[in-house]
Amino acid sequence: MNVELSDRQQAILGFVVREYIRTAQPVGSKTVVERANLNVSSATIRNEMAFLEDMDLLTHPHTSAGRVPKEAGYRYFVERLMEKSDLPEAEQRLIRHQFHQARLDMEQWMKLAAAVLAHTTGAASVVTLPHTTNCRVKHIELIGLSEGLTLIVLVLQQGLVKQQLVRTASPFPTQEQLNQMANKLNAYFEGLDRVEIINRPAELTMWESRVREVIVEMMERVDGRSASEIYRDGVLHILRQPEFAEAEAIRQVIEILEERSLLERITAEIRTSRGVQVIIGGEGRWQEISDVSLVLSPYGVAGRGAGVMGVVGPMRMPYGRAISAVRFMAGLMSHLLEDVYYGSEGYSEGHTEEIEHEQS
Amino acid sequence: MNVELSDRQQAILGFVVREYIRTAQPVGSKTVVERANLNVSSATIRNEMAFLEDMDLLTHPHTSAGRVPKEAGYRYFVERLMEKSDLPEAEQRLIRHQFHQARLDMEQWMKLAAAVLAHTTGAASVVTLPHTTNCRVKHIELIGLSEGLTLIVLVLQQGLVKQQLVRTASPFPTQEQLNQMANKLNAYFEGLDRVEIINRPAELTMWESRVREVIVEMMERVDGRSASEIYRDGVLHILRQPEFAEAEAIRQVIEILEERSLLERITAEIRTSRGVQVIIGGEGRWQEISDVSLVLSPYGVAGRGAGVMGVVGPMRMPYGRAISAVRFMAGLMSHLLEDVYYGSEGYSEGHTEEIEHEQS
DNA sequence: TCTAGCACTCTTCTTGCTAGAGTGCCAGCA
DNA sequence: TGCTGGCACTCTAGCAAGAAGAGTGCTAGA
Repeated sequence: MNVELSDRQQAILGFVVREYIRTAQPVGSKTVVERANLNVSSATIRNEMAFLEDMDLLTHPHTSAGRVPKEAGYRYFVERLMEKSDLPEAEQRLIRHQFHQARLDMEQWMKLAAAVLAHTTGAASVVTLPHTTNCRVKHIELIGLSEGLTLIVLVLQQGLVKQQLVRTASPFPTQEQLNQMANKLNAYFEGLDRVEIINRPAELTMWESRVREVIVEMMERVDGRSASEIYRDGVLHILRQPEFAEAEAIRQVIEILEERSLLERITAEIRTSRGVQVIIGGEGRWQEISDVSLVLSPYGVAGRGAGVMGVVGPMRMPYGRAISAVRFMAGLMSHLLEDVYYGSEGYSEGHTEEIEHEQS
Repeated sequence: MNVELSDRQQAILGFVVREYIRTAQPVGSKTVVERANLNVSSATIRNEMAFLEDMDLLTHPHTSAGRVPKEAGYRYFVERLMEKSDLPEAEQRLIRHQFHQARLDMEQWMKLAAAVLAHTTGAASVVTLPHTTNCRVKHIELIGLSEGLTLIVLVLQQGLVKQQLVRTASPFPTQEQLNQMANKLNAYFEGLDRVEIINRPAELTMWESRVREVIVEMMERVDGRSASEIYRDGVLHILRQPEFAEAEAIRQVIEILEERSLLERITAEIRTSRGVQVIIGGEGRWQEISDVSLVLSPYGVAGRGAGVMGVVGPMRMPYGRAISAVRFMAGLMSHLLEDVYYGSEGYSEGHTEEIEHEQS
């Protein structure tokens, strides 16, 4: 990437990438002469192209085919040649409007975000639930469903609600007794995180400490989950692309979208980064996805809860549009979360700086 | 299906279907003579096959190819020729064990059910959440998250928990006040269903009736949702089948699995039926899925909450195994739900007969 | 440094051919 | 009447060869 290209070489590379993204056909020197206004002959173009090929930016599928960008070519394009625009104002307004129409509901937002990304980029999208690292108890409720079966409802700060059924031992408690237990547990544990609950000395009956145990397990699941829920959309879009005429290529994409482990390894890395990240054809690090590109961004509130969202498509992807869409959506989502879930709560310790969404 | 076939014709049809399911290759008369022990010549087989073709049970892709079953052929096979066995005892034990190891948690069970179905049949699986038609309030909780933002936690009978954030108007209520409101609402509405809540006369402040409104909306969503959550698994299995070498064929399957509307139309029909249903190549009713088969079954407790589960695969599907797996899983799941979610609660009205899982 | 032009390479499409698989049908036999 | 052996026929798959077209690389010359 430290190569210096002449202006003309950059123009040619840019043209080839754009044209190939548009048509999915290898681009020949003749096309370049005709459609890029460079006022040189095709022979010159050919020389330049040969040079770009030496630089590993382009390649050609066979001797008499036009040029096709390689990974490094896409990368050069994305980093140096592409115009970095924002999503058009009109589209931004439309999307904001959709979110304001929606309920105040995380799940709803996730689905909407996935749908919007898929729709505006024409590719498949993934959105992971924000990941909180250190959840705290807000409220505990015990509800007897039937003899022998009790429902624990655990409300966490940030409004996350978790539930868990447990069996009750033989002298079945009445709802009255359950309420008293809940009060006791709330008095002990409200505002504490998982470790603090474990260490907090408390006089508990056997059954109460069993409930405490379950609550700690529930909190462990919340804290530890890498990306418990993954929202997807637009898988069908991607299958319409010509590069996915082969079953094998489709398998790769479906694998990314379905295999949690792969997606988790990737998002784990993205979550801690800042700004929109573009992964082109695996970039050597992820061999499983050699033919697809990802445009991903963390979102959420730093130190409080961060998720990842982005789009998955062929290497031949409209990067400009994808990047601006992902950047905008991640920013919007961060704002919404800041306002609704993390906003103005009495956390005075800890900064609540939003995750950054500017391109560096 | 009212055609009468001779024993020999049945034997040939059965052999062709089984062989084609096994190998994915058209079956020629020679193969039949060699491998089915019928003691007749290939010419006889050919005559019989020509007859079966007239009956629309078989076809051949081109003049000099072997025979391949048609939809009606598969159907005849499934209904009259296939041995109807149960899942082997050992496998049943293993699966039961997995469920007993799991948490008492609907979501967990759904995922497990999808995984088990996908694994035992080698095809893709779908499981929809049980659908309750007439949910009733068990408990209402109001939790202030911050000034201006309140979380409504609604526990329904059967232990379903729903949450919804609402904005609070300017004189912000304290948690104390919220608790009082919740008590009041519980006193009014506990045990009532949606319609009863609307009709119940109650003296409410403006804000309280706003909460009532939201609760009714939440209950509407629970009641009205056709199949809010759909759990899937094993999509990658299905892509390994030779019939899905073509992108177009893959699109069909992905479409079934991703397009809610199609799946909902199908499950709506299945939910009200009884026993395992086999849909072969769309059966004329669902043209979108002309090349795939579904083996589906309702599960749950009749009149209380019913869902649909099953597998999706190519027409060339191991029906015997799929049917027994789906039947077993639906039965198991119904039992679990009966025990845990609907069991021994004080419903004395209304029968709680389990949905039937025997093949008729 | 650029360009014109030519030889060369490789794909794609078409055609023709052959081997192989499997059918349909008919005449003859039990 | 039902079964069988045999033969002609049809269609596919695979290979080879040839023609057209696209695009390249290279070199000589401006």
